[in-house]
Amino acid sequence: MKAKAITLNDIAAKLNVSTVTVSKALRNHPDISPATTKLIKNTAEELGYTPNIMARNLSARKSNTIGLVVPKIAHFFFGSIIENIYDIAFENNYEIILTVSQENTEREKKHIQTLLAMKVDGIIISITQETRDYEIFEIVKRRGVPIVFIDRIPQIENINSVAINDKNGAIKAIEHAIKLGYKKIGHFAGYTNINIGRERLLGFKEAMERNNIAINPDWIIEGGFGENYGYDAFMRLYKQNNLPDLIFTVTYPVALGVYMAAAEVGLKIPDDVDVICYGNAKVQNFLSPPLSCVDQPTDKISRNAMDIILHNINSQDLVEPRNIVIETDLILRGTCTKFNKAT
Amino acid sequence: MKAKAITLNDIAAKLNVSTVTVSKALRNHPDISPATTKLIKNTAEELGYTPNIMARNLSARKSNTIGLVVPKIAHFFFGSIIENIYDIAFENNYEIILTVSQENTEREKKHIQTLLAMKVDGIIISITQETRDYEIFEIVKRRGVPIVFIDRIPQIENINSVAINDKNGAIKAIEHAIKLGYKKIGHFAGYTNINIGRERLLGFKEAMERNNIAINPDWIIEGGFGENYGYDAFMRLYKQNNLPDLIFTVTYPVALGVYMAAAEVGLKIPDDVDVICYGNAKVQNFLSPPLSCVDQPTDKISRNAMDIILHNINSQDLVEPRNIVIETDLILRGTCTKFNKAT
DNA sequence: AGCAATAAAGTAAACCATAAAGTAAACTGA
DNA sequence: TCAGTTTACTTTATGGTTTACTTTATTGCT
Repeated sequence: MKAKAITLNDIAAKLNVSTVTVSKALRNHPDISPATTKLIKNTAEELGYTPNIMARNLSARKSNTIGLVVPKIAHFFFGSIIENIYDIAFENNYEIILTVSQENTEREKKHIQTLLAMKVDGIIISITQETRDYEIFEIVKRRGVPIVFIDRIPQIENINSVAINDKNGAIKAIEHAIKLGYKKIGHFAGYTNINIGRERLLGFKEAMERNNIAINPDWIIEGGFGENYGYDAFMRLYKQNNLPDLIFTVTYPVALGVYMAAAEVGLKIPDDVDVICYGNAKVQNFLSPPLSCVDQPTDKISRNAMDIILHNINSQDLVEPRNIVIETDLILRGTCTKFNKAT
Repeated sequence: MKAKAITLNDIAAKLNVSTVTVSKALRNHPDISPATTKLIKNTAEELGYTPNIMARNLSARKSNTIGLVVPKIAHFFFGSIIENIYDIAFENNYEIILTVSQENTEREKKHIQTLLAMKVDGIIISITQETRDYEIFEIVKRRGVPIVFIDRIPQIENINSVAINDKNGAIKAIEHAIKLGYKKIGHFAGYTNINIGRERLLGFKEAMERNNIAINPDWIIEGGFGENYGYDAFMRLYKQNNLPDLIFTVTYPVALGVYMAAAEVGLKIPDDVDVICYGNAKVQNFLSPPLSCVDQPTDKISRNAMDIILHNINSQDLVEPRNIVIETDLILRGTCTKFNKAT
């Protein structure tokens, strides 16, 4: 039932030439005459030959494949990055092996091992929220497989990274708010052991201090990156009757949680509480009110990460690690556009 | 610089045993004594051995890999399906090779060839909007590689498919609306040359006719699946002063366009115009008002597709093609929940 | 004509792991 | 004790391709 695949050997046998001749002909090797090459190609086509990539890679010691590890797919930020990376890979004749850690460190580790076992030529990774053990990255390094960290960067020496200038993005947002007149500003900070959480918090603090605005520690709440956390954090402050005038959230889902909680308790955004978030998504335009944010240009992340990986793969010598930092844009929509003195 | 990878041979040489002994030990083959097995495993660990999957697959004539071809990633529907499929594959110790056609038929064809060349054990595919040439699928079939079509199904005999009952989903939504008392119902229908557009329009018409409600052709507008189209269509009717009481949109982005247009001209949803859409996304909960929809259970699509593929892979004999049709659920949130007599 | 250079092939080995078959020593039991 | 079985390995073959090297025939030049 299962028709076995045609191999170089089958073509060679049919034409009474050697396997190597066929292999060379199909790769346009100058060793083979144009006439023979043409004959072989026609026969290959006719027999429906498809190369066995396993065998090819094994022999060539190169897979033309880049491994990609992300924590999530159904997520605007990662979805965009993945799509961009696939496009660039396609242009460059590379295959992508995408794996999804689902924010699970064990899974992440296993995926990296699989990618190594698959002999990928390089790895692009955005680590999970919980990744603390960096040993696996040392292993990758020792294997000589180029690796680029994107967006979420572990604290290791001498690594390639493409990061967003998270701190500066936060500063932009907060300084804008301060200029509008806001003083009571809170920050739902997510997990601050990860760079994105840490840097955004740092930016928040720096902007406040730089402008001599008192930071109220009750208004800085840590805990997560999802809707639930935004909802819970808001509700906590609301029940304490201790809401700030503006909440700066670490991600856009957290802001969504705030929207939901505010609606539930009958508070109007932006009049009763105002919100601005880190991270852009098309739907923010369609919220009521449209949600302002700090935009992270995903295309620049993908482009830079692929550049670094391809450069590392194609150069024989040791390449100096590169650390790219991408600046953000402040996108103002229906929130955080004027000061609403609350309470 | 590039440390060459440790192979079975390296371990064997170090321990003065044969390669095969090492191979067997690492796979817990009963041939090898517990003591030797342990020794070998320790040494493997110590040297940092990772198996070469290329070589393994080549030797085993099986890749434990399933190819996945989708038109888009950064899209809620496909994003969810992909994520589900990855999860199920992980549970079953399969790898997924994901490729993205970007709605481009040439790219799609090339990807399928690559997957064949990679010797995937099976293929799950959602074809592009433009795919008309089905020859490549015949090739896949002839190779004996199981293939399952999801959501977008070509018209070929004897194929596995998992589809949504789009027509019935539309009927559910419209009949619900009619029961509430709606009579002036419009439909922003997208492209009706694609099955999803066609079926949803068909369902709309059937529900209307079945309930003896007059269909106003002015209220059926074709044109696209994105926000712009929803915005434009709404504005067109608004300017003609000819808005229906309820708009049923072919996708959720189209509904978003409607939200935006309505807000712009100062009409309140659901009181002035009501909306319901096809397709679910988490953010619909956070719109104001939360948007009701016809939900396509993506988890069921993934689950069924993987079931079929795994069953086909694991059974020696020819398996009868299966055609699964999945029913939708009506999810009612803040729109289309009561009749608002407008105008 | 003689000889080197080149064109167009071929041969052997390698890539790494697995499966199948073979072997020597130890063990079993009547 | 000795034939048969087990245990614990080893040897050989296989998968499909590429790379490095070799061979043979042809061409070009003096």
